[in-house]
Amino acid sequence: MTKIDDVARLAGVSTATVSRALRGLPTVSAATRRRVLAAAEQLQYAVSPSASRLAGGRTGTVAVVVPRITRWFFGTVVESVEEFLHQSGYDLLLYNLGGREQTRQRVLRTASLHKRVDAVILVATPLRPADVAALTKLEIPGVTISSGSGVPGWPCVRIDDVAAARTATRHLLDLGHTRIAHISGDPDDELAFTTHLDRRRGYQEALRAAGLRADPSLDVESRFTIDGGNRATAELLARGEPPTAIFAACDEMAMGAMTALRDAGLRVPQDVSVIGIDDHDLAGVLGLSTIAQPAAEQGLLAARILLDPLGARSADPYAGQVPRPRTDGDQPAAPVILPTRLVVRESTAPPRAH
Amino acid sequence: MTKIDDVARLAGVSTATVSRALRGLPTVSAATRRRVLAAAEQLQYAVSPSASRLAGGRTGTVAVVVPRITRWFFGTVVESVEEFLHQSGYDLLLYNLGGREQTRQRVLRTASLHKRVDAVILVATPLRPADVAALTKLEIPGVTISSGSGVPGWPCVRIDDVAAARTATRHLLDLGHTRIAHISGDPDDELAFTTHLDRRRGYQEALRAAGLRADPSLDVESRFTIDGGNRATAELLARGEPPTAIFAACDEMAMGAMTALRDAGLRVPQDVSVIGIDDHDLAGVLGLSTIAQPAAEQGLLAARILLDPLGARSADPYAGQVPRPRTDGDQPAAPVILPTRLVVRESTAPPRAH
DNA sequence: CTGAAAGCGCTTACAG
DNA sequence: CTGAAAGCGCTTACAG
Repeated sequence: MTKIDDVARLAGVSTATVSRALRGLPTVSAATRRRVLAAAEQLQYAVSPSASRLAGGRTGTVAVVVPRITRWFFGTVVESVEEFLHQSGYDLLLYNLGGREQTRQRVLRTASLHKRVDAVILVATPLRPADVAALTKLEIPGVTISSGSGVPGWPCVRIDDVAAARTATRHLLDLGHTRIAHISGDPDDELAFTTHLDRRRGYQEALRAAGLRADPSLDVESRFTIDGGNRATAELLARGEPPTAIFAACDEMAMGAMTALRDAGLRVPQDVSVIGIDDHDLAGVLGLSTIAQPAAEQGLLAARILLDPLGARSADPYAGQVPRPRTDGDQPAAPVILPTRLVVRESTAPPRAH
Repeated sequence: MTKIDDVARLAGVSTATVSRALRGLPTVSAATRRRVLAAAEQLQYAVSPSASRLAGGRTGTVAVVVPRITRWFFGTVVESVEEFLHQSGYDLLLYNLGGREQTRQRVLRTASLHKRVDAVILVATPLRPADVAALTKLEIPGVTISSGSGVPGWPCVRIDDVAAARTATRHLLDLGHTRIAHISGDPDDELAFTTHLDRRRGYQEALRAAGLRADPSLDVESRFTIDGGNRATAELLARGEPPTAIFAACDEMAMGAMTALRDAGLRVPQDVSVIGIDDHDLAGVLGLSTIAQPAAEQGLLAARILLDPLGARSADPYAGQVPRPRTDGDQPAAPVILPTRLVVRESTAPPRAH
């Protein structure tokens, strides 16, 4: 493998100059830079990341932690984060927690992130005090996406979950429903973060604002998955008289609910209306009404907040000159809240008796 | 930050011994190892990956390249690969091509993978000769998942796409259909790999075996996405008399087809039957008949084939002793083919006239 | 604008 | 089983 010495020799300069020229540092004369680039090109030189990291102290890598990459929201976030990161010259180290507590601890608490990445993006990751302490000790910048416990000094990008849930519930109320069930995340579920608490609160607030009382028998906890929605709905139906509408805390749960309703011989929306939150890729196919949230935008914004402070990457193909992640101290205190929007499709309609 | 010298001093040994003890090498006495581990624990020592990589020449990292992480198959594959890799002590560098030719070239052809990873897993990534040359020059082991052009010396894990398509088509034939349309990948589509060619072949073979001729007007090309399926079906319907059944090359296309049919006022399966390939998470919710393929298993198997040769990771929390990727030379020549299975749901039925 | 030299923090023959 | 020492391939003050 060619190394920097070979390039230096061919270009007739020192390795220091090669290093500077290739990284696009301004302190190199145009003529020298040209010679260095030509030499590097000719030798097909590629810098050794390990050596560069050890000497320079920067890894050019960002860790992205998600609960489950296969869920719509997380996949969509990762996709947009990945694009921005790679455009900016950063690599993406993926950590998929998969609901395994052990994995969460290994990633978050041990030093597995230590010296391995320059920054961290945590997507809807539940954080215990010990996790926060460990992350803080890492002394690297980070961003969290989605609500819940954050890390002091780290910006947060999310939607207003309470408001989204309120809007969804109000849509059902406006249609004339009064027996509105809610299916949402299990507090013991690692995937759920605290999002489900906010969404339940929005549901209850909307009911209260309409002069209704939240009926505990219409509130079922389950996982934030298709299967979770399916089970929760089956449980709901087993409890007796079905509700005339179901507000699911996410679209995947709503889809599970649709399946359970169909299996029970109930039609959507004639017998039961269903609404979710997300605007999942397949919401349109299923005719699912929902509260759309901008997933890709949240990912993009988080990545940008993390990297922007130091400007964009040089266009030079050899540039190691990448934006440095923002450091503690210049963080916005308030979370960045992105807007949501009601999307009415075929799964919601007035109750039959209406 | 504590470094290896600090641990060596506290344990009263050389840095070489610390290095060996922490990595679980056998050439360390039990007593010494104990002392080293205690010292490391006490100082909360964590090895510097950059230094370790530079000195040792191994990165402990595997690159995983996918067309689009948001598509069901790729997300599912990545999830299982991620779990196995992290269990084995490897990090996962994610590359999401996103259908951008420029990105594909940057990742595959430039030296961006060079010295950055120990191995590569390519999922359904279209490969031009120049890409194959660049990958070969990397001189690192790799595995490809999904059919199509491979890399010489790299094992391949996939399903039999021709057979899967044949089974899907035959299911429709068995129900009595004779006007069977096919919607599949566009050859210019970077996402499509060569999978769509195999699936079209299976479709044509099944028709021929039934004494039917493939009608070009019933064969529409489009992207392997929901929207692709939607457009292809709209195009199909615009061509005149609708088919009585549609075989979509993947479930996402099938879902798009269902939407297009509904929008055209056609019922599934009464007016048109629909079948796909995948057994997508939501196939059940939509009642979609399909050919199930084991996505997670393909990922797991690929990761295992890549890493297994050197055995499993030590249980030691400090172990850097991770399985070394298999090297060229001991590759199985034939691809590993995983089984598929017909799953009949509600989207397929005999044609009405039947 | 450029170079000589130290140093980043490990691992690996080599010797014992 | 253990240690001294070289070396991995860069970047970064420092000096000019």
